[in-house]
Amino acid sequence: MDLKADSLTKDSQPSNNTADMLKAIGHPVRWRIIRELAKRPRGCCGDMCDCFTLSQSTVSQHLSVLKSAGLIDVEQIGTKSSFSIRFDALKDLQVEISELLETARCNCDDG
Amino acid sequence: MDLKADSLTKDSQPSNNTADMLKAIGHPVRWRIIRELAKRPRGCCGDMCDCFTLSQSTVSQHLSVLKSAGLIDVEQIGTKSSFSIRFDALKDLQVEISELLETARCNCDDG
DNA sequence: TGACTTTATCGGTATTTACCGATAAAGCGC
DNA sequence: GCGCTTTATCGGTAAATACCGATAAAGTCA
Repeated sequence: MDLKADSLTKDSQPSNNTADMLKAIGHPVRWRIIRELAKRPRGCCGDMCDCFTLSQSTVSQHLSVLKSAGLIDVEQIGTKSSFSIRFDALKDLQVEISELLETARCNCDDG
Repeated sequence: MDLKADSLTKDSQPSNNTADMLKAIGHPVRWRIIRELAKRPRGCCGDMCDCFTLSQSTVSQHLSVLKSAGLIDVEQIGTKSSFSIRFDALKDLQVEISELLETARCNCDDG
């Protein structure tokens, strides 16, 4: 990321993983994966592969990114990896955005 | 992005800019900038520079990314560029996340 | 006009990301 | 055990990103 180590030190708030989560779903493929997963209780890597023309390894890596960001859970079932949405994370994200919007409303020019 | 041109063609929905917006705020510096801008009616590049130890050019470029994603507006005032939050965009983002969460709730194992 | 302020853009570099094919690992069913 | 399915990981490459300093552009103000 080539981000200077102290470039955020002026931030009074402790670092959180909101930006990480946003970054994770801020890719068209991963955003799509999340929406596909939201449509069903769970889905395996193969299911997600069916949604794209990408290689299996690429899809697997995208799932891994979502996992690392804490947005999905994995459960091993036989040879399959069963992925599912993590509500807490999604909820946190929703709250963050809502709070941001509310803050902006309070401080905008007209009110 | 090195994304195969047709990798999303199976997506029934037309492309939207949600992923672009998420990607834009999915960087710690830009996420911080957005939150800083939300705190005030408007802010110029110099104001944002004060929040970081990054160079002016770098901050300017981050602002440019946010602008391109449609998350902020710019108004020229003298030599200064006055940036402000775009509510519509933020609201769209909030709705998208909320809908995602709702979809997930409806389709989860215990729902 | 000339010095100053403010911001955008350019050129360059280092790092990260996104993708692929190949292969390894691990469970399933015969 | 053996072949099959499924997924993760490795090695490699191309592209995008993040940063910087230098400089240009454009308004302000004396």
